[in-house]
Amino acid sequence: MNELQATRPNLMAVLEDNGYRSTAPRQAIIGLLEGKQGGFTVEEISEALPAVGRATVYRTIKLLLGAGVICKLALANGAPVYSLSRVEHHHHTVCVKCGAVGEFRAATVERFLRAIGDDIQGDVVGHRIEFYIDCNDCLRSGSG
Amino acid sequence: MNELQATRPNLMAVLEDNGYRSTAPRQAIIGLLEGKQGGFTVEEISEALPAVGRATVYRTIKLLLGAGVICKLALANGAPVYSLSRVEHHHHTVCVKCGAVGEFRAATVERFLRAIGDDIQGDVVGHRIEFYIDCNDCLRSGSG
DNA sequence: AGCTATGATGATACTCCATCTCAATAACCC
DNA sequence: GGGTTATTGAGATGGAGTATCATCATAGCT
Repeated sequence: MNELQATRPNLMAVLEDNGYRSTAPRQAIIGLLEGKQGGFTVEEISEALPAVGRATVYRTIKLLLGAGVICKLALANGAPVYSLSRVEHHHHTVCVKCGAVGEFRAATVERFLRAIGDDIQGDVVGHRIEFYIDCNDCLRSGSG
Repeated sequence: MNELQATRPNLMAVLEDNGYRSTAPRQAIIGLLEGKQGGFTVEEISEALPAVGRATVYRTIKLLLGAGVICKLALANGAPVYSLSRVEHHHHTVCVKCGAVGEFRAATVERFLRAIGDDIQGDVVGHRIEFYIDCNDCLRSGSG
């Protein structure tokens, strides 16, 4: 069901390409992230890696954000979540129940963005599009 | 319940309709907001009304958010901004330079939303769409 | 391999936004 | 006016993220 299977870059290599050193804490964090499917939180990583300081977790995430290989988004309640980027330009779905983050890419989005430009006063330099959903897993299990 | 009104609703009346009391702090806050054109921040309100506690500003904004008469959004850097809702269902533009918030409504958006539903695994229950722009004012003045 | 300059780390303090606590106060209804 | 209950403000608290800084590890050089 995942058409977005792709080219997941080696994250450590990405950092090295940007001139950052390959250190044990960074490798530990990246190793964790590469095993993740959906979104993840700083809390989650920090608990899984008690030996790594919180500051370092934030710092590493910031580097990955800067490199464009992860995205920061928000749950419906505003809580921050991060997600690995699998494809270049994409958008996210966030389950309002379980917080699972999905990634999708639709040609429709691009067409839409071009069309909408005319309705806006000024130069569009960026956008944010997120969909809040009840994911299939929650729909199936939580039959309430 | 909510009749779609062409004119901007009386915000205090909205709160009273929801069972909240008409108090001096709320009137002061609302009076300020009703004079605003673009977006506003809590900081801004709180500074303009030193006699009103910050907690009350946040509380009142939360009530207005709940009543759907204002929206919360974010500048490009993530800083929170609020904006009065003028039309029922709309989206926002936020200038990345001056932070001005605009509101727009395009039929294209609705068509897009219907079309995109098919690309998403699950039931879409909400969305967030924001455009970051260089607004015309900034383009004109800051051209140098 | 050994050195070294520099980048990276972790503990902690701190900032920022926002919410909670709670005693005091004000609004609404009778 | 009186009583009930919502509301308020001050400050404590919480969560996310950053800054500081002494210590330590890395990558590159020899």
